[in-house]
Amino acid sequence: MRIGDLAAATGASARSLRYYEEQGLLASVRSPGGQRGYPHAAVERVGLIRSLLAAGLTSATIRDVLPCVADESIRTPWLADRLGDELTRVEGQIADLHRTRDVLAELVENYKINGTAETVLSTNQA
DNA sequence: CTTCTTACA
DNA sequence: TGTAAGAA
Repeated sequence: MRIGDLAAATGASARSLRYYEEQGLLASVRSPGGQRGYPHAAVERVGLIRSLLAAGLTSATIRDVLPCVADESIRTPWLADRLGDELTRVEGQIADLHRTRDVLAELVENYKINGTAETVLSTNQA
C-alpha cells in the first residue's frame, strides 16, 4: 500500500511515517517512480511504534528493541536489560498517573459537593 | 489527485 | 510535527 493508505489505516500522518523511516523504525520499498510501498504488516508495525513512542521510549530505543519483536534469534541479554529498564520506567509513569488521578478525583468530588474547589485548594496551600 | 524532497515556523 | 513550494 502507499503512504496515504498506511496513514489512513494507522492514524499517523504521512509526515510521521516518513520520519519513522528516517529514524530507522519503519522500512518501505520504492516503486520505479520513487513512491514508498508498505506491506499490510506495516499497519501493526506502526501501531506498535506509536504505542512505544507514546509510552516515552525514544526513537533510538525503539530502533534497538523493535527488531527483536520479529526476530527472536537476535534477542540478547543486554537487550533484555534494556527492555527491563523501560518496563521499570513505564511502571513509574503509571504510579505518577495514579497519584494525579487521585488529585483530580478529589477535586471533582469537591466540586460536586461545594460547587467550588476552595476546600481542596486552601487545604493544600496550608 | 497523491507523493517526493527540502526547508521553515 | 505541520505546512509550503515545485517537480514527478
